[in-house]
Amino acid sequence: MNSDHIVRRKLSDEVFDRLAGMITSGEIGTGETLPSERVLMERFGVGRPAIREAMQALANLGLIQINHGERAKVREITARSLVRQVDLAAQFLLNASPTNLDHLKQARRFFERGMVRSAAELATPDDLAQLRDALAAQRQQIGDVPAFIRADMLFHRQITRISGNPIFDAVSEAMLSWLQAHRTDLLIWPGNEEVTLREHAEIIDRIAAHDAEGAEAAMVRHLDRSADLYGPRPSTG
Amino acid sequence: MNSDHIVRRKLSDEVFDRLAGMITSGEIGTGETLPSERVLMERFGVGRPAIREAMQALANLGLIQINHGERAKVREITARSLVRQVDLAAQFLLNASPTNLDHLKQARRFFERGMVRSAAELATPDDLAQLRDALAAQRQQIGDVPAFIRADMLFHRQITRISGNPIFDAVSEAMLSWLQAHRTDLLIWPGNEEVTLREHAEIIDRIAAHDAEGAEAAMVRHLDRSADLYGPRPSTG
DNA sequence: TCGGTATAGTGATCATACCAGTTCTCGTCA
DNA sequence: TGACGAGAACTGGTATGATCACTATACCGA
Repeated sequence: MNSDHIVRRKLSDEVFDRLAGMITSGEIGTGETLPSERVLMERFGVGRPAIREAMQALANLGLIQINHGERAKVREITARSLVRQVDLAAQFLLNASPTNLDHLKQARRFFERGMVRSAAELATPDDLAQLRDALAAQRQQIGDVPAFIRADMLFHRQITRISGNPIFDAVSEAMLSWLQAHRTDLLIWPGNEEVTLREHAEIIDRIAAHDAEGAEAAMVRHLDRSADLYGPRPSTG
Repeated sequence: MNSDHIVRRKLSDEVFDRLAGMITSGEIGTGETLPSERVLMERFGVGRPAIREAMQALANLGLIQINHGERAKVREITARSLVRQVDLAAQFLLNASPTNLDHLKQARRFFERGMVRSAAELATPDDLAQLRDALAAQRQQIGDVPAFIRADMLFHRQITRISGNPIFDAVSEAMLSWLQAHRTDLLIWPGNEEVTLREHAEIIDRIAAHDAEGAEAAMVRHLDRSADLYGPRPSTG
């Protein structure tokens, strides 16, 4: 245990900072390529492992994309790419304990309740048309369970998109995909599709009426149905 | 020339999966140590770079902690560690465009509105006592701006904690720290402290009265003060 | 001009050596 | 006997050089 707090940073961390600086400063813009590893190790006066570790870290952050045989390219950072970065860790977290899954389900309920309120306040005729399109598209998928579930997720994301905030969109996408990976909270199984579609239609109606309270209540009923039905656990596997 | 779309995964990815499997399967529990790199390279029949890359990736995910001279230790995954993982990328995202910052501010507003509603519904006498303690602690910090801001963030996190969901706590902590890093949306400056404290007290009162509507309204007034005061930019929204 | 191939460039992987920390061992000394 | 400290042994960090696998490009032939 060191008595002083001086942390000796790894050499690759310094390289990381310099590379990150080149990106954020705009010296290397989105879509452009970084110098090759061999050039960088000479320019920075370090060995190749330091360069590679730093670049792997940047790639893990989603800042750059590395492909075999090509030079690394700078990628655009978005709320989506940022959320996607934690996808794997989130899976580990959810697998670690069922409590975590409960917390996520609660967070999703909280999120959807607020989002549908916001949607009821903000929805334009165009937004409503897109919601109805999403509902129609979902109806088309009856009989194909995976496709129906995908359409279901898209419907909920469509509500989120009305906010116009890409952060909400990214969060919605992530939470739904994580829940789907655990085959829970999706309240869909063969024979049940009509119930889901009816509830979705009801939600659209309340949004169209700009009835925030009613929309939230309809969403809560829709989401809470899973709690009622997943107790006896229907044999959907 | 690949005729199919099979992407040749990197060797370190295979190692990553095997190591991750050893962790998630419980073969190596939290706090325990992984085998050394040299042992692993022999066991897996790969070179040291493959092992190191995989372990660096695990460390970036927050699954393990690597210290010079010691063996890597398995860390507990929490919502907090998961959010912290994107801290750096979030900074890049917020620096990239002021629009992203606006989106984050909106997200924070959405979050706090719902959280304070939830708090008004759930708060126990003990929760209220902690909130009042947090307020008193903040009052003690008048005159020390950084400490006052830290206390301010703790007050808001305390409201979030009433939900009992660690995900919310982690999200609250992250959003506040990101906003603070951009010195915005904190509505605090010397001479202004009393206004903040008064608004916080009002929020506590509404929570104590289990008045969700009133608490939300008080929170909105509190948060919107920043929009009025930060910059001459006319807030048409 | 077009198309395919040879070539150079790039990342991926390995082997080896050595440096820089930590942990453990064991002998020394009070 | 027991506390302590020097040093061995172990572990991660870094450097170097070589080689493999993949990509892009320049060149050459039809």
